[in-house]
Amino acid sequence: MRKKCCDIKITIQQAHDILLSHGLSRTEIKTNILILLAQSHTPQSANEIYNSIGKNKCNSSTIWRTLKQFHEKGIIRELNLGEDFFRYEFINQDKQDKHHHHHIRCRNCGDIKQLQHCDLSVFEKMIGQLGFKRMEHYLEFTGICANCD
Amino acid sequence: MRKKCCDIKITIQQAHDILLSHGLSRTEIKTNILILLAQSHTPQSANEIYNSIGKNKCNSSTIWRTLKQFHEKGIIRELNLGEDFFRYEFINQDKQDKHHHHHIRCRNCGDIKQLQHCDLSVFEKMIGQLGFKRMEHYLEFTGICANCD
DNA sequence: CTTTATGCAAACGATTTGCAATCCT
DNA sequence: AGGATTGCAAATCGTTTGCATAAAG
Repeated sequence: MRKKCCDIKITIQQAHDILLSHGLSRTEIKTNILILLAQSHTPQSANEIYNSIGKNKCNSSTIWRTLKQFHEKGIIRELNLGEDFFRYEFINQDKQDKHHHHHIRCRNCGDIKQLQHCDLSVFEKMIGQLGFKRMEHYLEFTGICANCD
Repeated sequence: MRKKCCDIKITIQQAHDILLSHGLSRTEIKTNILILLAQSHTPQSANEIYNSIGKNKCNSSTIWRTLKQFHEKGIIRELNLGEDFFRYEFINQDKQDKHHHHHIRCRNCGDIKQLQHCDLSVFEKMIGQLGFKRMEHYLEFTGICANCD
């Protein structure tokens, strides 16, 4: 069985609460994107979201503007999984920082699995010694999954 | 003093040798790109290379095609440093695999430093257990460097 | 001479932007 | 009402591709 990435069921009401608490307007599109991201088991690209919402129901620039806003507010995470586009992932508000993790993507079929563990203390110590602050890191793996091998 | 990333001086002759040993033709453009990458202290983007070579001396599609070839041959590494474009880095032929490393980029000024150490054994064990093979990883850091803080 | 490389122009896909119309508060 | 949001069309930018010409082996 596939490991879920987020898979958090949130109600419209909860989505509205999240939007409100971040000072964002509670529009249908924002609500839909938020619910979609929350219950996705894989980080979604702007285009995937666009298709899921329905190209007739929303414009792609709106998707993008919304994602940028969510990202700025810290509602979602912007991921660079070594593809030539970004993916976005809902950040579970409850266990916020504790849910930090990475991904492994199959270079063949594109399947993405989530890794539960992240210990980069060695790196962060090194980088701290270089004088850097407010660090962020991108650590993503690709490989060939069992199905493709 | 800034930590150098590659900073390897190679002669035209050495560049030619590298090209030959990889079955590539010894053209002026390939030679120039190779020397440039070898002596760059920072991974270079296609556009930076284009500017360095001189827009009048080479076409950007040639730069791209050359970079793709070098990458396929394993002469250079393609890096995704969390920017919206790729950077390329010369792989020192002598100590090939031993020179594996990562980078930290300042989100403010863009300065890039190299990290000397990479211990991702924990991750790789985990991923192996998920059934993945032939793994590659992208681990890059961003932060605010001492100058920008 | 046959293959590969290059320049040029045009295509592409992801992402961004300006503007006018429309929805929230 | 007044600022935020959306749709639409067009712009940008990184990257790729087709085709005709020039250079390499």
